[in-house]
Amino acid sequence: MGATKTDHFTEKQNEIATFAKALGHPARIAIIEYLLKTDSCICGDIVNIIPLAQPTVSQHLKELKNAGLIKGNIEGNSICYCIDDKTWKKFEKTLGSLFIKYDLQKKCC
Amino acid sequence: MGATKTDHFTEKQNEIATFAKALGHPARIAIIEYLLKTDSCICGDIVNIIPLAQPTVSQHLKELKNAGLIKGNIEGNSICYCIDDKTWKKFEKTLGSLFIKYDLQKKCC
DNA sequence: AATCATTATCGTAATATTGCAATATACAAA
DNA sequence: TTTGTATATTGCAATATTACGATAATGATT
Repeated sequence: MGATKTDHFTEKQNEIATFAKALGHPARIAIIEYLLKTDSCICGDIVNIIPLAQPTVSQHLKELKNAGLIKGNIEGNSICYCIDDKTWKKFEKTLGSLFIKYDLQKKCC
Repeated sequence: MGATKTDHFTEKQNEIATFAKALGHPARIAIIEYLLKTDSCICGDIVNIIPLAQPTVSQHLKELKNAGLIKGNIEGNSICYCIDDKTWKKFEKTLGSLFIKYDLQKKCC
């Protein structure tokens, strides 16, 4: 097949998977890291930082945006991409709960 | 094309992306959640929990194992899969640093 | 209006992922 | 040794991802 059977899993499981999948490429990690460490968020700057062609970077930005991890605001002639506060914190919280569960568990192997 | 250009990114970026990618499927999230919430870790139990065919589950287990997130120990006739303590904590730490950076940043949009 | 700069989309090729039936392997028990 | 049980691998089809050149679309500037 090749299509994920999302129907068989909970909404939360699909949600975490969507976020994780969005971060599942080094270029997208690099974009997120850039947005975290700089005040600039102009698309053109991101394209210059990422060692891939402009259409490819645009595509990665789109995926991050679709996952809700970033949002784009028109800034004069260009576009300013930023971490989406709400989704990012939601992701942090959901993932955090996984790690907390681990700390509490007794390991069996 | 179709092949990620890992050479162009840092080792750390590739590492985070690998972990995130491994979690980028609801079935694999379900497997991790199961391992977190139960003492059992027998492969057969996992196969019964996940609503996919046994070979498919086996493949997902393999991917989690390749990413280093889980490990398998032979337990008599079957195999016990567990969270890999070392990698899991490494992942928690690396991801955590991303979220910490966010809390400190000034948002520009 | 014409031009330039910025970003998105299209089209396409290469590769990867998802899923399962069929089969193989490995080990325990009878 | 044969049979059963548990897990992995193979092979294949459908779909998704990655990447980029070419091109379109948008908005600013002249």
